[in-house]
Amino acid sequence: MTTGTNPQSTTRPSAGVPLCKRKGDGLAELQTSLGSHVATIRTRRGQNVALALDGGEAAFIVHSGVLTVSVTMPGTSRQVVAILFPGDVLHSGVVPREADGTLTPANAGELWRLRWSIFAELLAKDAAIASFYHEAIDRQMTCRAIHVAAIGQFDCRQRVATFLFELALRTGTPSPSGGGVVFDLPLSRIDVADYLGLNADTLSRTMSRLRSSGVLDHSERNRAVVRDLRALAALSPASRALIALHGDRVL
Amino acid sequence: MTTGTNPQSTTRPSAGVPLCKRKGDGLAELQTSLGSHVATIRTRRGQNVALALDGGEAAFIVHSGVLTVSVTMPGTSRQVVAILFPGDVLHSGVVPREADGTLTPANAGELWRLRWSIFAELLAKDAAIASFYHEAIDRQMTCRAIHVAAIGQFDCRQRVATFLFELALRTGTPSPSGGGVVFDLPLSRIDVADYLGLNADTLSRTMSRLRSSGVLDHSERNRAVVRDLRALAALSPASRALIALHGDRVL
DNA sequence: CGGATTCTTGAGCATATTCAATTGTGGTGG
DNA sequence: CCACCACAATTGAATATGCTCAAGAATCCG
Repeated sequence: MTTGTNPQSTTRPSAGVPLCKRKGDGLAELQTSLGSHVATIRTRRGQNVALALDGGEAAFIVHSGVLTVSVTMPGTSRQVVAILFPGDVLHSGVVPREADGTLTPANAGELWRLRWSIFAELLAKDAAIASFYHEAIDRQMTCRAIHVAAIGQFDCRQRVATFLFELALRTGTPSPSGGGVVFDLPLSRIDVADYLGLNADTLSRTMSRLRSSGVLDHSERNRAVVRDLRALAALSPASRALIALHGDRVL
Repeated sequence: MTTGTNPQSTTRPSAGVPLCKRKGDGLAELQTSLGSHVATIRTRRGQNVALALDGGEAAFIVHSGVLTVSVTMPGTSRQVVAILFPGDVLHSGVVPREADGTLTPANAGELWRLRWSIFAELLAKDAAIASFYHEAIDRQMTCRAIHVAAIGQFDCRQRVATFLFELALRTGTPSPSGGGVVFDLPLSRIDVADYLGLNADTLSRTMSRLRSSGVLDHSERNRAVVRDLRALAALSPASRALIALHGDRVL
């Protein structure tokens, strides 16, 4: 049940036609394997998803929509540690409570939750679940390695280009007006800035510069059009790594 | 066999008396479970450990010593993505080849390696191995979350304090001359700088300042003495999170 | 002891941040 | 439908923080 339509950005026609032979199918099968243990959570932007489940740990599986995992160390501003896309998994135990860890939807979407102890048992029993989990974890680990390299070594333009390029790869659709790629910007400027370890002002400036240099076309508020994906890729030192990781889509 | 002495910094007497009821015991049991599938690699500083194993992926388990996982994106300098301590695990598949990923010992030590496909089978069969793996992955994930927050949000002094504090927690021993904590600095300045997303010069300056402000005491080259661990903790916004993660040791 | 490496330190510079003012957008109620 | 408000995003000028480059000191290793 409820495996049906994706409520994410229902007003937008385009994003509904993803050219992905995505995890979608795998997720459907998975849900039947997980059976009655999953609770389905309809997410809404800004809502705070409790990490604990009856005092214990929880497992989350993103079915649709985009979520952020962030921590805030005392005296510093928030850091978005990961962006979760459909098919991604989170064990609440890895989010440091002492650092004010939170799981926050950026989007409307659907999130599956179950008790971690139950999920761990299923992992041991069901090979399909185990392999799904291990693949997801590996992908997210790789993603985080790239992220670390980006915020550790890239200048602001490179970071923004990397972020946009990843979004284009993971959620983009070919532009109707030829050539480019269109995708939603599910995160607010502040969220993106916190993800990239940048100031929101700096981020805004950088995106303005990208726009005026022609690689970006910012028609609507939460939407981006990349005219020349190759030009964008050229700005990101991580483009090759990202293609290797997510390249089973566009381009 | 070869589970014996730890060759790490054999010239140094102190570090050999760790006050950790560490993974050591667990590792010994683990080795028997893994049986004949593991190859033992004696590591030496700077040596490059091949990530691929006969063209396939590999699993690595750190038995002793310290290793770094780093990536280098074209046009930028190296980023150390993770520091691996005894008990840590690495699936070579998560290290992006396209980004020049490497696994490099910082130390003399012992590393176990086996074919990933075999390890994956063992994971499915042996509950002890699975739980060891999952715990290790969770710990390393949490570690990386803290790391991301550090390089994304901390200024240079906070980053250095965080690094030193973590080393003190994980590998420190109480100072013979009362009060403080002593530990090896297994990484070169450049390695540390690349880990923290800092310039080596800036790192050196920062450590000098810590020394002249009295929290640090840098007797030997590769060794640090922290006079007042609380003072150091106060400089790191991540101290609470680190204690929660590694606090089953000193302090 | 000499040579190579690693580390330290200084001066000048570049990049991103801060702070503040302005514009733009979405939602609410008249 | 418009006016209004709250909030998000943009932009500028001044500042600060860490980087670059280069020289010198310390340490390691043969």
